[in-house]
Parts: sequence; structure tokens; C-alpha cells
Amino acid sequence: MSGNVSTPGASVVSRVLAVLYAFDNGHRRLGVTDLARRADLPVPTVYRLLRELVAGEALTRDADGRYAIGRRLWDVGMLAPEQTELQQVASPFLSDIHAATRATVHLAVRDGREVLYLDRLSGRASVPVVSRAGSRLPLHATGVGKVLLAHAPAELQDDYLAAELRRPTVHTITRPDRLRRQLAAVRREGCATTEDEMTLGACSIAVPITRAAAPGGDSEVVAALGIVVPTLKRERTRLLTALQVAARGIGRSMP
Amino acid sequence: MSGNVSTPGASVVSRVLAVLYAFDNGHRRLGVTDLARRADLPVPTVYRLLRELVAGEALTRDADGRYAIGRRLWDVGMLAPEQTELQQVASPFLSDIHAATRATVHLAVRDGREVLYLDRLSGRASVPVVSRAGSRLPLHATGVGKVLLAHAPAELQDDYLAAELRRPTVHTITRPDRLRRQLAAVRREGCATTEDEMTLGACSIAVPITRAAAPGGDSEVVAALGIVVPTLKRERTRLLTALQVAARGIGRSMP
DNA sequence: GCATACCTTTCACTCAGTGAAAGACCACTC
DNA sequence: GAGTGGTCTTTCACTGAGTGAAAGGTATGC
Repeated sequence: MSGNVSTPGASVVSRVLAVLYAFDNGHRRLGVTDLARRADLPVPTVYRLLRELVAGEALTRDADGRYAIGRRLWDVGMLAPEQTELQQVASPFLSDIHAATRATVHLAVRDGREVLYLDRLSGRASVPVVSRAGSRLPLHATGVGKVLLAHAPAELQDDYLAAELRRPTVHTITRPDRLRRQLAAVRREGCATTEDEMTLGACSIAVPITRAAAPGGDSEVVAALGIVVPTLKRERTRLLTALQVAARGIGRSMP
Repeated sequence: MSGNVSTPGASVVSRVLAVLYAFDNGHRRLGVTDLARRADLPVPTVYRLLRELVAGEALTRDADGRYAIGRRLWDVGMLAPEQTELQQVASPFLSDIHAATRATVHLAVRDGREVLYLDRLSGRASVPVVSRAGSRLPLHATGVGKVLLAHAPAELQDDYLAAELRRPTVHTITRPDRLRRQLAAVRREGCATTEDEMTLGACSIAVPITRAAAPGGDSEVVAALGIVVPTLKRERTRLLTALQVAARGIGRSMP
């Protein structure tokens, strides 16, 4: 599967997946040609696959001939245990935080070198936030990202800091030494903050969710919980307390 | 695709989908043999498909050899426009209701003859509720279900009422004539209620979400918004008001 | 030790899948 | 209204990917 999907010898399965993976946040509805280009496959091949996927209700086809992910694939996705089990346990705690603070609340995990947002509760009148469930952002520019990076394996941290870091705003911290010091502080203090680092006008604060350790075993950071608000600072302790209470509760509730 | 998946002549695509669709709420982790049985396919065939699906990160395989839906399929599912666009628009309104009432809030659509739950916000200390995002329940036993059934095409209503109706509790209303009168009342009054009809000890109230009509065009019920609480009655008006405000907001916010 | 129930591999057959090429169908432009 | 560039759809002869019965492993339990 590491090889090119288009090379002869690639299986139908890999081609199907290539077609499905051709959809993304910015491209939820695509025509045959676009899909073929993105999946790097001949048009007729994609055309045939699409017909079968639509027949199998995995995709839908709208009036103008474009394709989109269908209800049954949504169903299937909702069964992914790694994402949904955590999300289900955390859900009532997110509600509590949201009710207490009226801020945007995030539940996120690390997926490789990115933050993957599992859930979000947003107020109507809050800051415009980029993330939604299923979206990804760089690890170094968000509160939850810093928490997850700080508790990632040391080698991944080194790798990450050695690479070029994206710079969504002028306040994004990209200098490796400064970021490294921040990560140490995150581990020491048990929380991470950002100010205008991902979106101008938005600040965030985040804490790790730690899976309750087996007696004697190591506890493990499995996710992060964060809040995004327009202005921070004076409310810091109140927000942090709400987060920590919830994070502890989620950690304890996990199987 | 209407034909049997196992019959010779069925495509690889249909077999892949049969394997994926073999997972469900009660069976999120399955072994090769189980999957083969559920997908009605020979074991080696499924085995080969699974290997490729795991290689393509569509599925994961845990230590004991069982398979589950993987992160990338979750990602793909989150791109289904029909589910997630509505869910995204509605999300802040659900939060508002939840914050105002501290009750469990549901967003649901009709999928054929079932309620499909798109989102749920639940308090920690509330009634045990069966539904979660992605789960399905019968149309006649829940508040949101009655709303969606009441606004479904007349022929579907007739069909539905003619068939045998499931009976999750002793309070479930299954007599066609009584249910038909209730549906008329739902349309007339703009809300539906249940008492112990799906789960003993749980009551619900729900309203339709109507897509803002094009000038002169018909408005259309696209979803339902509901609340589940332990005891109802005296709070009825307060809950109903919260729901209606939100439903109107969602309807107006939709593209 | 045998039995049961899985998971995994082999292998010869063959039909499902392939993709270049051509055809149909737009929606514009000049 | 002929021409053009862009889609989507169909055809068709070739061939190797996919098939599944059967056999080989492996891990249980009794």
C-alpha cells in the first residue's frame, strides 16, 4: 500500500480508499475528473468505482453530478472505537465546562504531527474558531496541540521541532528553543496557553487528559481538553479549574 | 448491488462495503470469521480484504486479532455533508438549550423508517438515554421520531402505521389509530411529547426544524430537536420555549 | 491427547477489472 | 452556428487480480 495507487498491481481496495481519501474538508463535493486527479487514477476507473460506491450507498451523487460522502459511510465512521469511545465519555464533561464558562470547548487527540479535533462545543457569539470535529491543526499553534506535543514521545518532539514550523499568525511561536522551553513549562504546570497564535483575537488554555493508571503502571496522556475565548488573562484560574475538574473526571471514567 | 454480495459476479467494491457494513453499534470489534459470516462471504476473501483495508488505514487491528473501524474512515465519515453541515449549524443552538435547561438535547433526522441521531448533548446526572450520535431508534417511540414521522410523506406514514410497531416499553403507543391522532396533534401543535415510551423514567419533548423556505416555496421539515428529561410536565412550557427559539434559529441559519 | 474453533496460506482457474480511445454532452466564445 | 475546451459516459479486447476449496497453523479447552 506504500506504493503508488495508480501503478498496475495496485488492488481495487487501495483504489477505492484512494477515491474516498480524495475528499477533504475543503473538497466535500467532487466531480469524476477531480476525484480521478486527486486519487491519481484514470477517469474511467474512478467512474466505475463511483457508480458502485453510490449503488452501495457509500457515496451520494447530487443533481449536478458531483459526489459526496454518504450517510452509510458516516454511520460506519461513527463506529470507530478509538474516536467515539473517548468522545462519548468526555461529552458530558464538555457540556459542564461549556455551561460553566460559555466558551468554546475542544476535545482533541494527537494524530501524528497534528492535532485531531474529536469534538467541539461552541457558543454562538464566541470567537471564530477554525477547528471542528474531524479537522486538524498544527501541534505548536494551539493550546491542545502544545499539551499533546509536550506529552508526546521525546523523539517525536525533537523531530517536530527540527522541521519547519507553520506560521498561521505573526504571534505563532516557531523558534525551536522557545517552543521547547514552553513545552517544559506545560509539563511542569500541567496546562498550556496560547495568545493569538492560531487565530488573531483568540486565546486558549488546555490541559491533558490522563488515563487512570493501572496500580504501579505509568499513567498516559491520551487526549487534551481546551477552551478558546476572545480575551483571557484575568479569567485564567476560573477556566483552568473548570478544565482540570473535567479532565480528571474523564480520566477516571475511561475503561 | 441489490443482488447478493456473495454471489459470483459481485464486485470487489460491493464486497468491501459488505465488510464495512458488517460493523454496527453492538459489534464494533470483530474477527475474520464473524465478519465473513456477517458479510456473507468466504473467510479467505474477507481475510484478504481486511489485510488491504488495514494497510490502507481504513481499519485497525488490535492485539487479539480483531478488527475495528479506523481513524481514516472516521475522518471520511466526518465529511458527509448531509450530516455534518446540519450538525455544525445546529451545534451552538444545542449548547444554548443545554446550558439553559441542563437536560439531554438531541438533534435527529429521519432515515427511512428510523430516527437517526446526529448529535447529542447530555448532562452527567441525567436520565440514561439510549441514543448517541449515529444510533437509530424507531420513529414512533421518541419525541424527535414522532415529529419526523408527523412531517414525513403521507404514504410513508400509512406504510409505517400499517406495519407491526416495536414496543420498547409497556407505555409505547402502538395502536395505529391512536398514533395517527397523535401525529395530527404534533402537526397542529408544533411539538411532540413522550412519556416512558422509549425508556422507563424518561420523558421527552421535541419540535421540528424547518428549512427557511424560498419566497413562495414550501418550507420543509429537515430535522428535529428534542429534549429528554427524567420528569416533565410542570416544566413543559420552559423547555418548549427553549427548543422553539433554537429550532427557528437553526432553520434561519441554514444555507 | 484429541477436538474444536479460529486464523492464515497455497494454488490453479477464470472472470472482473482495466484504460486507451471514442463518443456524447454540455457551456461558453467568436 | 460552427468551433472549442471541458466535462461525463461507454465501448472493448486483453490479462492478471481476485477467487475460494482445501490444507496447514495455532491457540484454546476438556
